[in-house]
Amino acid sequence: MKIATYNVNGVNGRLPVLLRWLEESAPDVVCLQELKAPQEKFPEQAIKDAGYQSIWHGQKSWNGVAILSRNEDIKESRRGLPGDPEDLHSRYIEAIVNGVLIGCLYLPNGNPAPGPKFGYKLQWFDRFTAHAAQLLSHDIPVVLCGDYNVMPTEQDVYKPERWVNDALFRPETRAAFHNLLAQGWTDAIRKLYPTETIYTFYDYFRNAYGRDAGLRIDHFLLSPNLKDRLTGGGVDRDVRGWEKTSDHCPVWIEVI
DNA sequence: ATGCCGTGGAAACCACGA
Repeated sequence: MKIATYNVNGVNGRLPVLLRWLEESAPDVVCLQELKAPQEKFPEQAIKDAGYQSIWHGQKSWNGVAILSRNEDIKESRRGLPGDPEDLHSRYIEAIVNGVLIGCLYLPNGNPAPGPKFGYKLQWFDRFTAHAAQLLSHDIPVVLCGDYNVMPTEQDVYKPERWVNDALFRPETRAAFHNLLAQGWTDAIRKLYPTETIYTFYDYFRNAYGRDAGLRIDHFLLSPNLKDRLTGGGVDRDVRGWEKTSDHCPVWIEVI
């Protein structure tokens, strides 16, 4: 089963790119982030015509997450992250597909830091970590994938010294990520490529993509009962070079 | 160190992103 994650940065503005990538890459399951579309404006029919059923959690202007599946039914298990009824951001949706529980997340950016947005990021991270622990207490294999807005180590940043005070790389943020991993999760892409430089995001400006000045912030976390089923994965880096493309690359894994 | 680009929504600018 090929599972992909892709922060599309506007699902309607990006529809031609998304459909071309679905056709070329043919993932079985896709997690999308940053739909930037209200619930009623999700392009369900165009995605259905491309062979994918979908569930989504939209929001006007910002955020928004979706799960797509090519062959297997999607059994939605949750929409919205538990732990704060006042949090109205659409940043989490979860479903069981082909016996695997898939959590699709868009973790808050958190800049500027320090500040209320950074506080929200850390709170969201705490709630997510608590929910992740809950998921591990069941027997079902789990994939938690999406835009974590975290570079886990210096290896994941083109110039780490420039990012030390950024919300995506501050010590609190990295500590939160490593605290989550310590529950037993496996960072699938890093497990596959322990020493390579891998980026999943490139700024639109300063020719970041051309200079390979990127960040690795889109991740797959695998539960212990799934990690030995991991057979491959990678970044569809060339998609970042297409016309009218997102600033993120699609990332994917293959599990038996 | 920086929002230089890009999207969406409302209003010909602003919020937001990483």
